[in-house]
Amino acid sequence: MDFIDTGLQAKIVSQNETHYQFYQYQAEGHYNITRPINTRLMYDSETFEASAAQFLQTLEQLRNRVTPDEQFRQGMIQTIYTLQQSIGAALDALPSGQSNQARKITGDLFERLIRILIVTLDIECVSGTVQVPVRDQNDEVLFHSSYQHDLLIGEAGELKLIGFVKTTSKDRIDKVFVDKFLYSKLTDTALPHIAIFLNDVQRKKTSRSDRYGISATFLPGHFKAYTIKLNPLDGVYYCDIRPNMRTDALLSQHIQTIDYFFCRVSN
DNA sequence: TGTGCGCGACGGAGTCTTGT
DNA sequence: ACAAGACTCCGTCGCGCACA
Repeated sequence: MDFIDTGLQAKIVSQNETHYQFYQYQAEGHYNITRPINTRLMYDSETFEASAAQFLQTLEQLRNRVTPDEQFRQGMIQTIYTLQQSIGAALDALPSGQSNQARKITGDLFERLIRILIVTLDIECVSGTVQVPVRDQNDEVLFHSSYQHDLLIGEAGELKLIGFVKTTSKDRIDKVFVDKFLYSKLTDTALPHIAIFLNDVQRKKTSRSDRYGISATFLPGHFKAYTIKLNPLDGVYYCDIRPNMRTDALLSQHIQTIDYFFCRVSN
């Protein structure tokens, strides 16, 4: 937060959705330009300290199975967003040759952040592989298909929920639906499958090469098709939710902000 | 226990489609 | 004709599985 105040070359305003900004680093950050940052969600150095205290209070309430009020829930969205984008934006400073390494780390850390928050609420939560038995017509187990999942939530040792934790859905949303479909097909049981995403925007170049805008990476057509024709997911949660996820009749039924997730697992 | 290999993480950049 | 939107592909790395 302090570095943003003092250490940047520039803050570039997005040409289309102007509440998004890109930070540009100085020489030590190779003059790199960061991922888009939503200024409506990102705290600054002045507001973060108070917000962080409030965030801890919110976690305490959730741990005691109390549903926080609206202001605290909004603060929760913004704190998680700020924490994760700080990581992402910092890693954007690495030289271009290390960008794929940075992407890997960004994703791993987001998974870990979400799991730490869940564990804080005294809920059993790990990542790992699930062995799903594949049976023939006579119910004989042929073999096990192993699935690695970001989020496995349990209660008294029993698996209760499978979660996908990604910074963006991009072209990977299909897999969540297919995994749920296959799981219920293979096991004849219905286990809730949910997904948690940070955002679904990326930087894009505009017609003028020195200017940047943002573009959405969420695929509404795929989401709706899978929801209707395969199986709906049991919850999809965003920090930085897209406008069409609120306005579209079908999307808004299935997609919510991330505070809804934490209120739900706390109950 | 050691080794090798396949897979999937993300986000920039590309192509294709739709809209004005 | 041009812009915006929708969707797809790619690169590099480390983890984890399979097998010896």
